[in-house]
Amino acid sequence: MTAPGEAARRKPARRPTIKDIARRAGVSESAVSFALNDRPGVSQDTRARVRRVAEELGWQPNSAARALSGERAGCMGLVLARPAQTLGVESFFLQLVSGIQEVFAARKIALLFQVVADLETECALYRRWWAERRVDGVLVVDPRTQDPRPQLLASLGLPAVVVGGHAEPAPDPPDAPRTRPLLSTVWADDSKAMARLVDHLYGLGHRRIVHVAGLPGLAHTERRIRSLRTEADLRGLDDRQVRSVTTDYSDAEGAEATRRILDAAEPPTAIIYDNDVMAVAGASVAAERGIPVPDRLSIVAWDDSPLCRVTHPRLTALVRDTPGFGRLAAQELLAVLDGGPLRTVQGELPHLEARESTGAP
Amino acid sequence: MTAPGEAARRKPARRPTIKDIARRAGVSESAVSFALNDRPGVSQDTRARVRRVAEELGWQPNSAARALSGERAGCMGLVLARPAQTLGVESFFLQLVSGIQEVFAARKIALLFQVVADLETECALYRRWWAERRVDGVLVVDPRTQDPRPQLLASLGLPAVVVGGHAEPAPDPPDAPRTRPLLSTVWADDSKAMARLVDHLYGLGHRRIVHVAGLPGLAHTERRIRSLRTEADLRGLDDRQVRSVTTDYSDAEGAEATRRILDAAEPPTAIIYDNDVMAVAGASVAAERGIPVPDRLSIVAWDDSPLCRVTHPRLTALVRDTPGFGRLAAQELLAVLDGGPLRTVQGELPHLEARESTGAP
DNA sequence: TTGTAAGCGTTATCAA
DNA sequence: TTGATAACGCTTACAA
Repeated sequence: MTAPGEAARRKPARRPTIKDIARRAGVSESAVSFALNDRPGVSQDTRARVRRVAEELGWQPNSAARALSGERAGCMGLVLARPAQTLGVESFFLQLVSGIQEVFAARKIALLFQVVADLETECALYRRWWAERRVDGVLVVDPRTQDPRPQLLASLGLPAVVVGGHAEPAPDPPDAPRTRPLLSTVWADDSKAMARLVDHLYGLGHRRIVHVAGLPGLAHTERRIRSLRTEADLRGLDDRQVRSVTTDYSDAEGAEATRRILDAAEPPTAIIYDNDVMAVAGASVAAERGIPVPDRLSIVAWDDSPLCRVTHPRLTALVRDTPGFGRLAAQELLAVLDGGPLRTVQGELPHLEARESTGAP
Repeated sequence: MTAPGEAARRKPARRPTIKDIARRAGVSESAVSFALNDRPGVSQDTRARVRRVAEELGWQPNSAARALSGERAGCMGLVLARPAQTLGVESFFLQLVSGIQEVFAARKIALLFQVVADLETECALYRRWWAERRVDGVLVVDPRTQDPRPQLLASLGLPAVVVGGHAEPAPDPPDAPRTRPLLSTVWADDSKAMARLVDHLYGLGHRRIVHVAGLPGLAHTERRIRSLRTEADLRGLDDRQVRSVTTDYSDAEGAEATRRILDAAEPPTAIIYDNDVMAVAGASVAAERGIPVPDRLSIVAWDDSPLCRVTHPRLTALVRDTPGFGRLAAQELLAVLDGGPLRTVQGELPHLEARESTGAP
């Protein structure tokens, strides 16, 4: 039974099971299970004794056994579908994860994390995780305007929360009936944020503004582009005065876009960048050409980071509480797992941190 | 279909099991298991039929059941012990993870990822994962000079590989007997890298060099500091000419250290920064003070990133293949799991990418 | 308040 | 080459 010789070559120390606890506490296995899971049907006395023994033995429930006996896997999934190249540049993602984990860790829930190349692989992975019963739920990031994931996850019955999704999905094509969202969503109000941004720039006197957006197809990219147009229309600015261009979020494309923008016949007096890295790259292009910031060009970064504070001049940025957003998403996923209703939760509105890179044109 | 309020009653689609396959293929469960796991003892014919049915049903092994019946969990662990603040600044980490996953994904192994506040929590987590049988092995990052983790993991018998560890642990205290490493290790030769760096700077004519290192206590920090001293000694430079200061890797401390360094009576003509963010911050401080780079100050970043290429001037950097390093680590962990010997594997030597931030003083 | 026993989906050990 | 059958560690009816 407890003969150590036969066990294995590497002799991994034996992990205690409830059987061990039952034997030592002199009760049955089920009593142990009840005691440890705070279920009624066991005396205070036994409960205390069982708990003490479990503590002594350093017992932890075998996650596989738990998952197998119909309980939860105690694990959530998060997939990031991005080409390896785009990885690790923005601070956004790791901060989001850190917030997510804060919530999960408190409940002893683990996070399965995987980086894949594309959306198709991501979907295949969800299918596999579902079939393997590996995760209890998933957080979907980087939602797209045409996104197959909510449909897939809903059909699998795999609990999920979309992080950064839309409050109201744009009907696409425009005359299509508005469908109810398939998954719970946490989102940030990009429209209001964009409005603040435009307010700031317009107030300073800017009339020619270019928005260097991120990847086309991402929901928030499209949302920001639409919002900018709306704000421009409100102020009577046409699409030669105010416009958006898309990029892949990289420093290279940010710089390239900036060059093209500055080469135009009537270059803008302000540029809004959809992330910190492109903003820094853009500022660098301006410096290269001897264009003074903010005197001849104002620069704003959507998303703050140390980068924005170490450049010279320091960059005005839209500051979000990213870990907080992650916490919110994690909480919402827990709510979904607890049988909560499908809903849409709004995150904190980002605020504009005016620094030295914006001023009157 | 499903009313929003009744999410709890949602009936998840049933996942196929080998029982389903057995029934449909008209064989026993064990035959199915053998067929699907490439084990002998089943005819070619049956094997093919079983496989076809499994494919049709979209069957995937239930990970919990597999893990419970003595197989592996199909999961590796990675813990990052850092205060949330330091997170997401460097590109290093996500790239490392991306490389790790490439190897694991090919074997359908998942990665459990957790961010914790400190080393103590990390150790507690290893204990829990071990007791829960949640992971088959772990990758240990950010090794320290005094590190409790190898000891702990070895005693638990939890397979592990140290990422970025030392080839030869410094005896600590100096007269202590040299102990054999407890875990397999993949490492990069920081000494040679530092030698290249000093060669480059010394060759340009620099005689006063300061090294703005990262967190004290991290193995590679101490290693780099020692290497710099060795290289300085070789060239007859004393510790007022060449020295290291430690920081927490943040842009703030990088900038602060730079200010102090430049305020010294005899400021250095070159500064080596232990990461990209501090290098950029340092360059910004120099710009702030009107110190021309590289004419009066040369700057080198240990670790390249888009950051180093978007600043003005672009920063000379030590380029590593970080995803490659991650792949190496993952492969080594797989080797350990397959019963391979304890060993120390060396990663690719980083190369110096000379850009505009270094020149003759 | 307790203990017994039947699952959960695999893998592994036997006979047939 | 097959098909019962017993683990694995836990939860949970159900019986005592």
